[in-house]
Amino acid sequence: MAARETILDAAAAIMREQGIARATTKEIARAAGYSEALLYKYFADKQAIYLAVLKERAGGAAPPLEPGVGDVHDNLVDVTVGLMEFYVASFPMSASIFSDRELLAAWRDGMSARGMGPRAPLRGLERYLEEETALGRLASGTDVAALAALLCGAAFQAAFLACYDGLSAVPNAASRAEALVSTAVSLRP
Amino acid sequence: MAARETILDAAAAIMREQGIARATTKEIARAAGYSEALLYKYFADKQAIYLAVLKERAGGAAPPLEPGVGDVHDNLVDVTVGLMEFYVASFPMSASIFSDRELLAAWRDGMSARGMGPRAPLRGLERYLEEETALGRLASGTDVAALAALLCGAAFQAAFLACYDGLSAVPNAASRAEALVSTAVSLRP
DNA sequence: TGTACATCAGTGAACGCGCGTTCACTGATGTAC
DNA sequence: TGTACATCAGTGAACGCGCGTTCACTGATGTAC
Repeated sequence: MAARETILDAAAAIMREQGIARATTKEIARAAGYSEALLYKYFADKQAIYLAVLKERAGGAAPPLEPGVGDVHDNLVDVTVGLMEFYVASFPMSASIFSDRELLAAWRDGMSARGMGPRAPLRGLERYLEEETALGRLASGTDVAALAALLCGAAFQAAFLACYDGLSAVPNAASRAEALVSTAVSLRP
Repeated sequence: MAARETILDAAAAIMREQGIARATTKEIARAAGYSEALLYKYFADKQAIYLAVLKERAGGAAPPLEPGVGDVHDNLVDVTVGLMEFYVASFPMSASIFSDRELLAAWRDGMSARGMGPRAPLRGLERYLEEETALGRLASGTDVAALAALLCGAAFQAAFLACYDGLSAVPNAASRAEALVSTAVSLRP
């Protein structure tokens, strides 16, 4: 079973570093150190490799948040930094799916069948904000959906711009997250 | 010269609707109603077609903003809706560039040489916010860079999610923009 | 212990196909005298 | 006006190549008796 994992690692690395267009069966096999033929012992076809990479190598999850613990402002800064890291790690691969609408559809169907998808981090942040509001640690009139969309969206776009520039991290992530949270959040007066 | 434009229209449509992976010379020529050979009278190679499509068919610009005119809140809602539309129109193509790192690099170099790039809408919004602050129509302590990043980022992510779902517009764009602006912006007290 | 067979990870070499690209060509339109 | 040539948009057919995929095979390891 080591071979299967090695193949996925190799494919993920190529997709991340060179883009899905260069992730050919030949390149994947070469990088994994196996023959092309072996790919077909573990995967039905090339698209199955892509889908497995996306499912099993899609850069971790956003950091979990515990409502009621610590300082709300600091928690939000931490989670915003975490979201930037998460999105920088997953953006190059996510973008790849858009190069082929059929692949995108296959991926979307597979994900929605198991109740997952690109809204998960947004939803997590939303839930945290709701609970902090219920605890009275955020202004009671707060539109949590909008606030989550603002913070998550800003992190997402910052990650996109970093990837566009060929970087592997958002520059000055901590201080930018700090500015975003300070600007977006009215704490309980 | 009509042929060149027809070719670019056809290529843009395929890239938008099927993804760059399906935008082969054969498909582009077929959709344009010309022979493949003609593509090479107007473009050096396939990548030149892609780059021309991105330069010349990349879905308009974000709507311009006039500082000092109208209501600040309403202006921001309008521009946020405009950003959602802009990003929905340009995202499928932008994402395509990420499928090949070499194409991304060529595109980035070409764009930065002429001072353009994906930060243009963000910068435009930033400039507007600066001027409104100078006019005293926004709270004077406002961190305009952060505020622009929040609104633009939320519009960007909303557009991404719509594209992921296969939609060609952000659902309930107006009311969502309204909620985002209300949550993010403290008007001058 | 030896022997005969089964299983299984892994491969070399070939396959047909569709890709991007090129080339010699056509036929319509303009132009000089 | 006719004729000879130039220009130019556009094409059919072929090219070599690299792709995804398959197939018959190997050789090491396990297993039954």
